[in-house]
Amino acid sequence: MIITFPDGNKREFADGMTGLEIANEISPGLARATLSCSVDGAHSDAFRPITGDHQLTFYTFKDENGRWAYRHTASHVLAQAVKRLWPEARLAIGPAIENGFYYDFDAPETFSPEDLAKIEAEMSKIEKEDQKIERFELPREEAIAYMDKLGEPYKVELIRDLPADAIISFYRQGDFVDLCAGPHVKSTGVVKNIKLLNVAGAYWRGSEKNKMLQRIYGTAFEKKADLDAYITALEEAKKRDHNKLGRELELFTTVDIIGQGLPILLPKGARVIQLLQRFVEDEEQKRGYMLTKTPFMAKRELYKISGHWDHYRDGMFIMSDSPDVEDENAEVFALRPMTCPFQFMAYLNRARSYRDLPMRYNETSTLFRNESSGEMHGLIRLRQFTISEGHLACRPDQVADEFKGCLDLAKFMIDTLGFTDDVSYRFSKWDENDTDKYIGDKEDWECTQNMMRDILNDLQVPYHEADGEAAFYGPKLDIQIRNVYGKEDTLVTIQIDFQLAERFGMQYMDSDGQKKYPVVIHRTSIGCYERTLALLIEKYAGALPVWMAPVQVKVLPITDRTADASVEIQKSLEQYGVRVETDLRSEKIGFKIREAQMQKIPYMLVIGDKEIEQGLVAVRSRKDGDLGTMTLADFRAKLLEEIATKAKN
RNA sequence: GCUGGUGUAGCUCAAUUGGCAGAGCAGCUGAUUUGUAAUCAGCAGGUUGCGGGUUCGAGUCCCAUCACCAGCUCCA
Repeated sequence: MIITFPDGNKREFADGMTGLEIANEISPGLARATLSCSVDGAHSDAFRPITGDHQLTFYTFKDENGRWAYRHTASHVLAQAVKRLWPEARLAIGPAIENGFYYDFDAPETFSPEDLAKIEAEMSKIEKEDQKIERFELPREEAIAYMDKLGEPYKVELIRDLPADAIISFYRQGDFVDLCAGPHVKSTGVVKNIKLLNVAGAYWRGSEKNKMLQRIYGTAFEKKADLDAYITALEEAKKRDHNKLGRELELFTTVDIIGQGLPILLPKGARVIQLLQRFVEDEEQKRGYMLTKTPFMAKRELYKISGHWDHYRDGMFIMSDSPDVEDENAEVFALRPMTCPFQFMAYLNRARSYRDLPMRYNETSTLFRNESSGEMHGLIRLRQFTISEGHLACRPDQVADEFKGCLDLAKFMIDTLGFTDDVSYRFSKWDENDTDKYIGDKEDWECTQNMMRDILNDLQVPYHEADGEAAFYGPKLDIQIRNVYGKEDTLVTIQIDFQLAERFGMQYMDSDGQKKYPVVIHRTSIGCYERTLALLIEKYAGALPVWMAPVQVKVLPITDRTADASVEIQKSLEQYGVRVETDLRSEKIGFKIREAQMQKIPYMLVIGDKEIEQGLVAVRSRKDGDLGTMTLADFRAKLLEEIATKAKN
């Protein structure tokens, strides 16, 4: 057979050789490193024989596919270990994931952290046994009977969902067999450096209607040093966690008596958010937005028009003078979970002409959503939060340009905050198999989604598509951001809506004398301020860029003799809008510096007798340490320049 | 909402099988007047998240509840 390699080289091998045997002929080193391969682009076991002419690519741990096979095998080793220790445990699924793997079990007793150590020990035994991994296939009915005999009801269910003519593949290692599409590495001895990380609940097949299983998460690396580095990185990430650091730096706190998802923004946190809000509102004004201030609550009837009452009622805080919120005669209010219909009312204030469009409304808008108790998290998911909300009414011919403007604004914000390298773009579409979640018909959805895709392609946005992530009224471009643990959340969203204008009777008189409905773009520019603050804390490990640091300069007199002069320096800088504090305590300078450093204050001015004598200030940067002395005017110029340019450091 | 874990002073953590709630840091007072990441001494700080129960006796055991953490489900 003729094998073609990725570099285009062709070479002849004996028919029926495995990928590993071929690799070994090229070099034994390659064979040792090879974990899996692809045959004509299909990811496959390297230990499987190949027949006929094919393209062949080898994967090592450096390749995503290689890591995937390695960790997928680790998950099988995990399952094998669990079955040995708890034979009555039932197997669900166990894939490789980014940075690791997991396996879901239905076991009669709950796994404790101590159990994880026991399982790890058993896994290590299985590794040393170096069991050969084999693949075999069965027709669907035999596969069902086989898994039924092994007492694996979850596997039976998975097979039953496959087509009648499907050939089902299994992988065997010693006494353990698992339903699996593969691929895997050649033997259990290949998979070393495994660490089980935690155990958590997970619903069978991802539905809360199903039984909750126990999911064991783990990771595995080819090299011990890489595993250690990963564990260290996890510990380092914990130190940056906004939920810990944000509290330590006194940016926010929470109290039981106020409730879940309702943080107190302390003076420093409130200051940062104020700075962000002013920045956003000023920028939006420059870009032709009109600021609104609309009520925090409205009557039920408003939400009935928007569709939120039907689609979102459980997510709203409802106040009613009757226990029955559906009582026709009752007066029922709800706190707003979004701003759309309120800004629509601004549009409806008078008749609009095609000449008025596009109209861009923005509002720093506080919203209330009755999230269920397990959903709240730090400043990331809250029951009350404030977003840079905006709605644009435009003519169809303006949609593309306005969408581009929204994206440009969002990118400007993301770039200014320093998040550019941390974001990805998600084109969030509806789920055509679950249409109850959405309003409007299929044709409208297809049309709007195609329009959005065209715009995204035209703007060369590097997006990926996601089904079932749309808003109930339209598709979205979500700008996703990764936090310090690599977990993804939505930072910014831009949505195209062909439906709500009609529901609210928003019209404009077009140039042809016909009344028409505008297209509405819903968008945020910086997203939710609390969430943004959380991500900033993690991004900068609490050391926020100077322009948004709650305290920018700390003046540190060395002795009481220089206290008055230090206060004068503070006042002098404050006249330029700089946020300054002076540490007048009778502590040693080293102590004052230590505290200012721990508070992540960008600049310290050390003021002793020498500085007063020479008319200079001794500048210390939190990042670069002692910068030596300079005149106050020079320091101020440097500082103001850094603030004005919103330098990211 | 679900599964699991955690909850002791402002923070980080102790408290043997159920047997007198303790330390460091922070705070306050005093001394010290200091040169680039922790000066010394003293004082104060608690209904062990909240509420029940078992017990002669509960931080410790049981029940319930609230909050926090991880994950799932939902979502900006």
